[in-house]
This record gives sequence, structure tokens and C-alpha cells, in this order.
Amino acid sequence: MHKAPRGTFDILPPEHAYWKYVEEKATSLCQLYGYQPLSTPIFEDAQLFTKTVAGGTDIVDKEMYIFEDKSGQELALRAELTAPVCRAYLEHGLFNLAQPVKLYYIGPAFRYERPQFGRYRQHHQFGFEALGEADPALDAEVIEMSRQFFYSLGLSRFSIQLNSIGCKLCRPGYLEVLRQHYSSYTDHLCPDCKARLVKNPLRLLDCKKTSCQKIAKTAPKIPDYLCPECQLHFQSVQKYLGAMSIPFQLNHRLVRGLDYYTRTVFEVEPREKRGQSTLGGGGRYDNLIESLGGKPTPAVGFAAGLERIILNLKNRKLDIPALPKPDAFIAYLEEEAKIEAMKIASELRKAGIAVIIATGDKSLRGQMRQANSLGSAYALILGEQEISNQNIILRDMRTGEQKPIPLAEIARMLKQGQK
RNA sequence: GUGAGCGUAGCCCAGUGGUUAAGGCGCCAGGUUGUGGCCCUGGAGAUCGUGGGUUCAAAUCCCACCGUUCACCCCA
Repeated sequence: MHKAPRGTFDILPPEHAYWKYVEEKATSLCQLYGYQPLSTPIFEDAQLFTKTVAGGTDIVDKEMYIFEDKSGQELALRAELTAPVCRAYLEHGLFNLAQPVKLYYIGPAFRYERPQFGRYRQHHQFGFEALGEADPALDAEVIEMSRQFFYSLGLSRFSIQLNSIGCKLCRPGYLEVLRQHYSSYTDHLCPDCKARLVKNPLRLLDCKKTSCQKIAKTAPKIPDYLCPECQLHFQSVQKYLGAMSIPFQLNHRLVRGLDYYTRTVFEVEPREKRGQSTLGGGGRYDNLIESLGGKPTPAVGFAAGLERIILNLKNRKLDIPALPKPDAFIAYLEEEAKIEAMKIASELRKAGIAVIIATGDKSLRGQMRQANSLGSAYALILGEQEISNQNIILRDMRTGEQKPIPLAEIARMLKQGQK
């Protein structure tokens, strides 16, 4: 027996109620803020990720699905979607449009990791990106929009963690100071942190080990080492957030996993934490487009994991609209009525009525059971008598009331019932 | 990559060495020769994750593998 590959899963119809709900909230949010949809391929040139997300991060070093196609071209299943969006922005000359260009996406991303709570090898991201504008007001708007997204879903028990990690001018200086601070404690560091010291020093700050946290507490804080421009930008973001009454927590230990971030970084953290809990995160990436061969182009964006959102919706036991049920179920007796029923079903569907017709020549009782379990609003019953009278029985499945309706009027009656 | 827990019908699960592996949900049929939901009756559905071992005897004990869940790492 075949199974879905490790870390992947099928989304069965009942589950799709959640997915539809989240996707509809996401698209209407984007409409509200002026973001337009963009779809990019599931796989890309591997270099698109290795160059941008950058070596030193686990995503590139060990988690990418990389393969050669038959021509020897090195491809990768997309590990995230910001780089593909930037690639499309450059490829199609979107920098010629009025800036910023605001785009959103919903789709799968792939990382080869050990699956666990809220973490999968194929997961789905909803994200939006504003390209071509450096204004800190846009950072604030992206954060506000992220917050509105979760509120519109009915999720409000989260905090927004905010930090600035500087730019290519000021960050190297900070990293140097940070390394110096840690180099005097190397004997007390956990093995992971020893590796981080050389590989990814920013990550030292959020190690969970208590011994390492002691050292992190006394570590120099990045906001104290920002250059004047980054400082002003960071303050402006906070000013605009304040103006919109968006609560946030400054967290100087917040860093993001991807290497391309500059200045503003933020994460949405649920109050009730469990394992992989971050609902979403984002920030500014002013160097990414240039590193892909474009002109220096500032940009800011956000991405959320749909699986984690849905886990939270279930956890909060929020009522999610059910998937639509059929308007009518057609039951029949004997072959002559079946032929007529097929004809009626076809005509009703042309009139925009969702119809399921009984199949398999079950007893009428069996057909009615099926109508019930499908949740059909009405049952239509066709037998010899009805055919000779040119009518059909319309049964309201909720009340159990039923009466014969002339065949010519049945579509109109059901249309009324739809509303 | 490291560590821990768990694998019994589609789903939830009882069963810790001894007859045909129990129950609930769901599914199918009948009770109503043309009518669903409630109720009653019956039925189908399980190589007890896979392979090996211990034993007269294994779902049950041991080993390996696979899968899965959780944690670390990392991230959405």
C-alpha cells in the first residue's frame, strides 16, 4: 500500500472547510490592502535559493529538495516564496510599474526536515510582499495587515515581536561585538551555540538552554549598534504602529532564519505556545533583489503557515463555515423514472442548482438515507404516478414536508429554496 | 542529524502468553412491497505495521526495519 510521503498529507473534504476559510480571508484581506495575486512555479533554479537564502542556514545546507532534470539543469522545490516573487518581479520588469508593487501568494513550499507538531515537509504559505519602496510606513502597514489577517480569522491571542537587525553597513560591526562578547564564554556554551558562534551568530541570542541564556542576557543589543539611518527607520516604524494603535513587543533577541532580512523583522507568536508555534513572520529585505541581479530595490513582506493557522483555529474551537451541501437529491423508482430523473438532473444543473442523483438502483429507503447523509436540503422523488401526472415530489429534508410540484416549476421552486 | 513515546477494521479503541481478536462510530441491508434522521435486527470489514527470534502456544516477550507522534536543531 502506498502512503503519502513522510511529512506530507492529504487534505480530505471535511478538512477543506478550514482551508477554504483561511484562503478566502487571505484573498479578501489582500483585496482590501491593494495586493494582487502572483503564482510562481513549484520548482525553480536551485541557485535562486542557494544565492539568496544563503549558505550557513539550514534551509539551504540540509533542507532543500534539489534534483537534476534530464538536461542536467539543477532545480529545487521552492523552500520559500519571497525569492521566487522577486525573481518574477525582475523577469517581468515589474520595476517599471508604479512602485511599490504589491503582490500576494498562497501555495506549497518544501523543506526536508523531521516532521513534528506544526512542521511538515510540504507546507503551505500565504504571504504578501511590497516591492520597490523603502518607506518605514510600509513596514508598519505590513505589520498592521498581518495583525488584521489573524483578527479576521478570529485569532486574537498572539503578540507581535519586533526588532531591527540593521543593514549591511551596521550589522557587521554588531556581529563583531557579539562575537567578542561570546568568545570569552566559549567553555560555557552548549555544542549548538559553539556552532552558531561561527555559523550564525545572531542565533546565539535565542538559545533555549538556561546556561546560554545567561550569556545572551548580558550580550550587546543590536538596537544599540544600528547606524543612524537604520535607527531612524526603526523609530519611524514604531511611531506609525503607535499611530495605528498596533501593540507590539520590542524583542532585541528576535532574529529571522533567512539571511536576506535587513532592518525590520517581526514575528507573530501565539500566547499558548507549543512546539513550532510561530504563526508567521516577515520583515524588510532591501538587498535581496539586488543580489538577484536587479537594481538596488527595497522591499518588505510577510508570510504565514496555513497548517499552523488551522491548528490554532481548531485549538480555539472556532466555528468554521461548512462546505456547501447539495440543493437537491433525486430519488426514483424503476428504470422509466430513472431515465426521466437523469433528464431532470441535467436541466436543474443548467439552472444552477446543485443536484445529486441516486445511483446503483437502491431501494427508495436506501436512496433517502443517502440524501440524508449528503445533507441535501431537498429530496425529489419520481415514480410512475408522478411521471403520468407530469410532476415530482419535493420533500423538504429539514421539516419533512412534501408535496407534488409540476415538473415545469421545479427549477423555480428550488431556486427560491436556495436563498 | 539527535533523543523519547506509540503502531489492533475507514475512524476511536478493549485485549500484556492459551478457544472463532471484543466494543463504539461510520458503511451496507432489513424491520416500512413508494420515503431519510430516532429505535431495533442482521451483515460486510483486521495478513493485530513488516521481517526475524523465544515458546508446546505470541496482538501480548525480545531484536531489527518501516511508519507515526513529540522534543532538540531549524523554521511557517
